[in-house]
Amino acid sequence: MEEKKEIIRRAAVEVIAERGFHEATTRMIAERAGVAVGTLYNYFHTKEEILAHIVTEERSRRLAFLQRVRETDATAETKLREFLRMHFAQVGEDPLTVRTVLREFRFSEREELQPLMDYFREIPRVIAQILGEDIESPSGRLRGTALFGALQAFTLEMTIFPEEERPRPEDAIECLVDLFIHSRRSRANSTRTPGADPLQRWEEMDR
Amino acid sequence: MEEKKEIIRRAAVEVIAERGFHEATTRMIAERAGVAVGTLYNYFHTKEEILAHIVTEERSRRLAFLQRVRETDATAETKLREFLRMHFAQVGEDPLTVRTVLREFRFSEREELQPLMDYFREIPRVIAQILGEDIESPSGRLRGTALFGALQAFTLEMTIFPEEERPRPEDAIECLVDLFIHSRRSRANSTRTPGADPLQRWEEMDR
Amino acid sequence: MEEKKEIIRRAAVEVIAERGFHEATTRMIAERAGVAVGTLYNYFHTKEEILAHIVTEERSRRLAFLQRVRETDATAETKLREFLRMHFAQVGEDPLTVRTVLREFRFSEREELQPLMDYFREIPRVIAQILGEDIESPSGRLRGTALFGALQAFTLEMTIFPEEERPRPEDAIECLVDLFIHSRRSRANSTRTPGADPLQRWEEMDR
Amino acid sequence: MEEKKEIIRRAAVEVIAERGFHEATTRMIAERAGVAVGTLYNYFHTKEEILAHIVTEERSRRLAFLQRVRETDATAETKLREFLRMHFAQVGEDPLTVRTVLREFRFSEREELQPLMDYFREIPRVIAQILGEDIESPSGRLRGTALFGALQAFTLEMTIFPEEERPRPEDAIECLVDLFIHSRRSRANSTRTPGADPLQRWEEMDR
DNA sequence: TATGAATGAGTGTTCATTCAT
DNA sequence: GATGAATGAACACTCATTCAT
Repeated sequence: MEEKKEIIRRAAVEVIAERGFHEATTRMIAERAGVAVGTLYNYFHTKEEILAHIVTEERSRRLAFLQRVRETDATAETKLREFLRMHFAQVGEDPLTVRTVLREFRFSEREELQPLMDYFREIPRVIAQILGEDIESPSGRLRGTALFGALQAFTLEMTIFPEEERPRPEDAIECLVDLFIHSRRSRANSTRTPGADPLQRWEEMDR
Repeated sequence: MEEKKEIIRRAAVEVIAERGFHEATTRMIAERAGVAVGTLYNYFHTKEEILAHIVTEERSRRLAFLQRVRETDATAETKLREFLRMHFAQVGEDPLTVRTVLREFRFSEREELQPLMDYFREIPRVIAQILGEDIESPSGRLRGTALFGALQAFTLEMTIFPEEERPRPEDAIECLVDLFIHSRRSRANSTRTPGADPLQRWEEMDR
Repeated sequence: MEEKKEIIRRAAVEVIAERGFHEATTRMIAERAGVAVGTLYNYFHTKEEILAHIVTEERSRRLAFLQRVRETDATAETKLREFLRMHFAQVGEDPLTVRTVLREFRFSEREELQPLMDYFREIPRVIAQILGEDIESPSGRLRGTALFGALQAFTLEMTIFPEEERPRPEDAIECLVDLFIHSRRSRANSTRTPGADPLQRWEEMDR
Repeated sequence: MEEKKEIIRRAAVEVIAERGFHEATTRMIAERAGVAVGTLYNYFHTKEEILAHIVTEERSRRLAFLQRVRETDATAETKLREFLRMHFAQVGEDPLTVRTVLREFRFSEREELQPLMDYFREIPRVIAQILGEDIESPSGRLRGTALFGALQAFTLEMTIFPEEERPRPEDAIECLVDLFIHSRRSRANSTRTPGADPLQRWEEMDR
């Protein structure tokens, strides 16, 4: 019964999104999942592994977005819009998972989570590529970082604000396009040097 | 000897920056500070209060930045540059405190930290004001949020990346000015409606 | 395995009887019970709850004595003898529990023990009834209190004195009957006014 | 300044009467006394010693009662009345001290308090003497114990009951005289055998 | 003497993890 | 697989006691 693992993941996402990883006990997760505590350990070795699983799954999903967007042969603006659209759709569908990742992940020092940390560190570069920036130039990387940061800020607000205060995805998309695409028009074109492809590495990580 | 409180604060910042609040034990903090565990409790009522103290101090500093910048009668660009300059200077001087705040604060559900939570929620609005945006319009608020997010992303990188990968403050400033000021040139001028002043409230919080 | 709760109760009784509640650590109790500290908390929420459980159980037992005695339609002397006989039998069977209750209970300010406190405050009245005293008259209540006090003094001696110094139950009974029944002969008969029945309340407390 | 020791004793009595010995911290006692914590240790070696001092003082006072009563050449009834009168007067004057002794003392296992424990163990015998009982006979000792117990029960009620429920000393005296003197009328006179004088020992204890 | 900051052993309690059923 | 009672290391926090001032 492999769906039980999913039930547990879901329960963990809920409890961790509500209370944070450290405040979320295995007992709570088990109760929410409707199983005994011991059962958790049939599917995960440790509590940390549950968190790692949540983040890994989420990573795969995001990876798919990025992958699909890069395959398209379109303008930077189109690509960006498409990526943002998919991202916000995912936030809307499963805000708790997104919140959990945002909340617990960025700073973990756990050995086994380092590969995932590196993944997050890489995202700005991939985003820069989508923007059509030169990821080897400081400016290109900075813009990637800036977009990633702004995106996180929007995501966060969508995830923790009360319904009526949350930014609407369409507005967020327009805002980001405005900032990151239109602001560029006035600047000199940067030549795109491909360099090592950061996304590649992460596709391979999925077994 | 009131400097002992500062010694403890410093030790706590270090340990929490390294390991996170929950992984940081009172014993570790005491050891790092070179005092006995009990001594912590002569200066703080609980472990949480130590964190609250760290964040409050940091909040005061940031408040001072914002205050000073708003007092100036200058263009949005000048104000923004000045604010960013001060912010990054502070990051450079005390990266651990900044990291601690960034790391531990955004999601805390602790009752006593709620006022501070609200403060962080308010920052995007204040930033929007500095940008000269209309903080009552969705667009204005979104741009405030976006800048706050981008700023955090840079700050984070300056704080956890190895020396050579860290963005340079000057570059970060140029990037943000470019994004948030220049991109605006092409858009219609928005009228600035003052509205309730969010900063006001926080100044009063400092007694 | 519900007998484990009884094992823990027993261990707690022993340790608390020896050292007093405050000097009895959870570790000691666990050790005596032959379980891990954590196990205590599978059966009781707090250390205080263990004490409360001990006292409550004991209360039920005493309640049963009083109940049985009151049901009989007999002279005051017979009732008193019967009650004392049962009481001292219980003391002989489980002196440690009796000692624990005597030792720890009378002054506790703990919120959750207040109902039990009230119970102890009520006992003198019930005893007065058994004596056939008018519990509404000062004299009646005083005699109830006096008997309760004398009984406790005997109980205490039976419980902490070395074997050979302990009063013998038969002697104690004779002494008390002598004091509280025979001394009455010479006095004017007091009419017994029933009033609110204090025992009633406590029977209901047992669900 | 030897009166400071008395100030501390008084403060300790108050705090311990309110909260119990274990819940009374040295800080509380010091605060109540209006001195620094360290000052306590200029007058007492340990917290326990403060308690011991309280009890010892109280013991001396009671000893004086008993002493004075025994010196009189009067009937058992007169002696008893006099002793009770003095005892209840003292309860009225300083109920907190009485409460403290009643509350904390009877069970202490502390090495250094054993002599005092023995003293309390002896009291019933002295009381039996006042009653004119043969303290070598079981019956005599039992009656001493019974009176001591009844006396404690009254004292307790005077000490912890709300004003209006407290027994009045006159009533208590009548009740006890009634029980312990009048009940005796019907019984055979017991010859008084002096035996070792228990009081003697305690007079010597006072240096 | 008086102070009160510093101490650190010791407390009750939690909770991730195990394992016999 | 599923269970949940048992475990015990680890935690935040307390407080009697000390001692430099």
